[in-house]
Amino acid sequence: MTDSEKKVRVRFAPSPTGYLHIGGLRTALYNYLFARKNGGVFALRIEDTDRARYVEGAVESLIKSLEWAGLQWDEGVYEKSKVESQKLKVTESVNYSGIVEVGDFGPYVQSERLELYKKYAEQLVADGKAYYCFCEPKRLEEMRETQIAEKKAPMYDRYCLANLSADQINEKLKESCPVTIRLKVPRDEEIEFDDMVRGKIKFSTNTIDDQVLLKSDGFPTYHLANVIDDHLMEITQVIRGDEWLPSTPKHILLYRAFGWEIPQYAHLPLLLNLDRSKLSKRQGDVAVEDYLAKGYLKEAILNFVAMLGWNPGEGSVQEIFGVEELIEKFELTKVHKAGAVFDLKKLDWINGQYIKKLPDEELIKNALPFFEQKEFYKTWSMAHGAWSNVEKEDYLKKVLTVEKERLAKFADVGEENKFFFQDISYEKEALRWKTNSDDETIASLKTAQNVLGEIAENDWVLAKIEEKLLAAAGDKRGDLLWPLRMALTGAQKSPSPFECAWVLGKVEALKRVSDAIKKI
RNA sequence: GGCGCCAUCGUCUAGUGGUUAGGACACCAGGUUUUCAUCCUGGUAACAGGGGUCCGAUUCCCCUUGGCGCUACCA
Repeated sequence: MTDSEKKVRVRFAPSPTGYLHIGGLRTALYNYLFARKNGGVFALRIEDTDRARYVEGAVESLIKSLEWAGLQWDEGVYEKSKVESQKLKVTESVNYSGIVEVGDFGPYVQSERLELYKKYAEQLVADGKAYYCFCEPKRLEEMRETQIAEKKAPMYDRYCLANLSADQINEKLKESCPVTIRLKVPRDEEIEFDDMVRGKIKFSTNTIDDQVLLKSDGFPTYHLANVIDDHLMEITQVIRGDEWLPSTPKHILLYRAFGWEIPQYAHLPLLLNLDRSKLSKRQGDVAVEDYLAKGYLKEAILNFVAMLGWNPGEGSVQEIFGVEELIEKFELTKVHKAGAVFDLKKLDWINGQYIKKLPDEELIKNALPFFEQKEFYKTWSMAHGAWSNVEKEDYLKKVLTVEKERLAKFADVGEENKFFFQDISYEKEALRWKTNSDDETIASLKTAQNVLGEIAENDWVLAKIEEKLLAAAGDKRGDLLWPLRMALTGAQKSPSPFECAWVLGKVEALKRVSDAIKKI
């Protein structure tokens, strides 16, 4: 079978050490886009070979974030409740309750494949491609320190390969001494491969350490498990972060040792902090769930993150891409080589673009949970206990229609327009437009009062309010509209007085105007 | 230290052996507007440095510098 005939199969293989990192999301996205574009399969595998770093609930959290982003995978691990209706081959995960594995290449959880790794590692030993190592961590540690002190590259000295006879090894194995299996890296060879984003890359095997493949606790290291699984799961392209580039020759050596076909590699540039260091928690939020919690739309996040390291090129000046369009245009060869700074300002802009395009129903659906977290909203909601939920939502919809133009993310909802939800207070002087006198200000407010009063309750629509007020103002708009806006909002900045009056409703608007008149 | 990767405005990027080096975000100014925001118009701003190759390099090669990654019985 030639490469072009081979079915594309890619995977995202996170380690359950916490939440889904925003960089991980981009890696997953690129895998997803590549799979979809090429009619291939996208799998989700869990690489939980480090028990020390495992975080309770991380698998579930990872799945949830990926699901939120809408990156649907075709096989691998799922939340049990999400797949019950499907007729695929479904197996319960033995190590994670509530998690289910779907597909013909399982298990998709590495901790459930321990026997497999052991078998392959021992095969390598039998073939003379790897060897047992009984060195204790302490000795390894000391050796490393000495080497570093001598300014030499830290590398295992092959003590166990050079000094142990077959009998000694069997003896130790029989005694169940702690043992690891190390790859016997050949010397004086050049490992060269062609990365899909970086081109030709060369390493000398002399700088590669005899990597531990199987740890003394019986778990495989990343290198072993990753290679075995990618081969067994028939992965055709390994699309992963740049941090893996230096260990790629180890993986290639492993494929060779097993006599397996080597997949294609694509190493993705890193996501960076503002100071160009690797994107880290210290300098901001890195968890996908943090962005969800702040009210960013998944479409905006995906759009933003996709453009961090990729661009369709050919003179494209387009900034906004939907997922379907990304699938259509995505090319691994157009992925950048240099790292990209994660710039929140641009994310805010993109998110704002998506918010503006949102239909009213979607707008309220997204905004409601954020309103419900706000103290000002809770208080308002309590004070309007007589209102039905539908009435409250209708009110919020109005607030949103006047607010969405200036909203960067849903967490900001209502923050700039609290006067829609609470009593207002302001200085009398604030009502004055430029050099107007008190009498003029009162006259303006009374005019507004009359105009608004004449509009019937069932005629209280934005267009009508604006039309009537503008007609009354003539060419002296500021004189009428400034005091009115202030009376309605008590704020230095706000939407237009028409919009504010409309949202507030006739009764409340008139009350605020009359309060203002009393104030003077 | 060793190994490797990378290098266009502040940021994300387009681009070519000959261009006024283009766009977007941000920033600044002006306009629209009752305020703020939106919106519109305009502006500031980049090929890291040094050598080659070439009639000509931002583009190709080398070096330097800088940044980053890896260098674990972590992934």
